[in-house]
Amino acid sequence: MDVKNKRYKGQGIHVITAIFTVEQGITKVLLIKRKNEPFLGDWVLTGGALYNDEDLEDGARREIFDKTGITDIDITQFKTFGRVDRSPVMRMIAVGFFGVIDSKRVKVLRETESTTNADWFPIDKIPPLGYDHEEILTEALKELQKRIVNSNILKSLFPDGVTMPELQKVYEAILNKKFDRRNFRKKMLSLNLIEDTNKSEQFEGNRPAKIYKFKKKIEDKNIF
Amino acid sequence: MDVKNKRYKGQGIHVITAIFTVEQGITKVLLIKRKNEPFLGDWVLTGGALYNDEDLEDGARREIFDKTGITDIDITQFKTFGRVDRSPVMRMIAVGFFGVIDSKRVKVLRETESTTNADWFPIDKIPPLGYDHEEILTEALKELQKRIVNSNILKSLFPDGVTMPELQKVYEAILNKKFDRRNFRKKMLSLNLIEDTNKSEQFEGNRPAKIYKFKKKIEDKNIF
DNA sequence: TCAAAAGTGTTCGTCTTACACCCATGA
DNA sequence: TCATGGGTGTAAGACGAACACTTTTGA
Repeated sequence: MDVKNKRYKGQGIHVITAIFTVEQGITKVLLIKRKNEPFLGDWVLTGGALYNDEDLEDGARREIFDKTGITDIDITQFKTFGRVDRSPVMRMIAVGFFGVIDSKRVKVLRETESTTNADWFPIDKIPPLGYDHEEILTEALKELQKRIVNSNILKSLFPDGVTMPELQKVYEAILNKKFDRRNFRKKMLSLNLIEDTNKSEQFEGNRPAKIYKFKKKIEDKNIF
Repeated sequence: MDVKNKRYKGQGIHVITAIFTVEQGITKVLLIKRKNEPFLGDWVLTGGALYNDEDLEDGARREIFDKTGITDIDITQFKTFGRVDRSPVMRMIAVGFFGVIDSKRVKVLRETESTTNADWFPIDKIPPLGYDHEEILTEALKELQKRIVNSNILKSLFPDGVTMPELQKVYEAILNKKFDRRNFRKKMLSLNLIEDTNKSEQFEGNRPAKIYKFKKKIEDKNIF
């Protein structure tokens, strides 16, 4: 390969992450208001240019930290976007990730900024986004919905464990569907993603719910 | 973004495709012998550098055509690889694709070359590969196995239609598993990927098998 | 002791799995 | 008419969907 060939000179790589959360049964995504050209003032997903000395996932994590203060989040690479005109500055392709996190963990950072430059948006009330981030977001949500069933993607949402009713609400929010309490529990347990702790949590005036924890490792299932 | 910042200057993009075929019950992958540095003389997957004026999939297709003469092949993007040191020349990331094709369609090109520079290798007899192509190949095969069930990826293998027994042999080769004839047929028909033509094909001394065709469009299925 | 929400078990129907028989062809 | 392999049906088991009752807590 000839490094100086004009045909592939001046290319760059974005690492973009759609960070989701669920608050009171509403699925939301974290958006950042751009402070530079291009797309100054527009809302975009978390992300930026990949450095030469970092792997893709590390770059995505660094961008997340730089722009939101979030340090530990599980992210999943799902697709790479490369429309020729997706960036007006130069030829950029974007490696897309998504992750889910407890929204309480990012509030701190937002309050230290003088003006709001990051906020959670319900997925059905997304403003126009810069670059091709609307496309990335749409596909990220689809992938989240596909993969949520057979993985522990939601682990970051519940670092201290979760009860079945809580978990069900999150699944219902993300998949936009209602489930039967008893069957949901059975399905969850059969998927082998979570395990019983012997603790339980109290709500007001109700029977306490058992707390479960996401397992570290999960094995893939075969369809055939 | 500052275009001249050293941190992200001099990046490039590979588009790499693992092209699979099945011959006599053996899953094989197409490898190319490199004629330039780096990795001169090593076997690698089909691919190369993305041009600035083409989309990712178009670039992958162009590389396939340039190096094998194959014009129409369905390819699927599955993962992007970005280890910092994956290319010794400069910082390159590789967008990975895979596809399946009838091996008869590439023989022509191989014979026009003065020396063999492309060949099919059984997936359990792969030589050492240049770059990180061993990793890409491993993951491509995994993805092929995952997605083969619910998609018409195999369409390119059978442009003129396929019989159930043929199709079963291909599934068994790729998934490395045996299936019951009758249940395989039922499963295939229920997946709605193929449709009956009213033709049938003859073998030697046997009852002729019905010919089926892959449908154009397929709809995703929900697990929940 | 009552309301509210959590936990558990059982039945029904559907889809997958295992398996036996019949059919079309060339020799 | 026989061997070979392709096509079809059916019964048993596994899995998911629908549903009723008991338990724990705070008021």
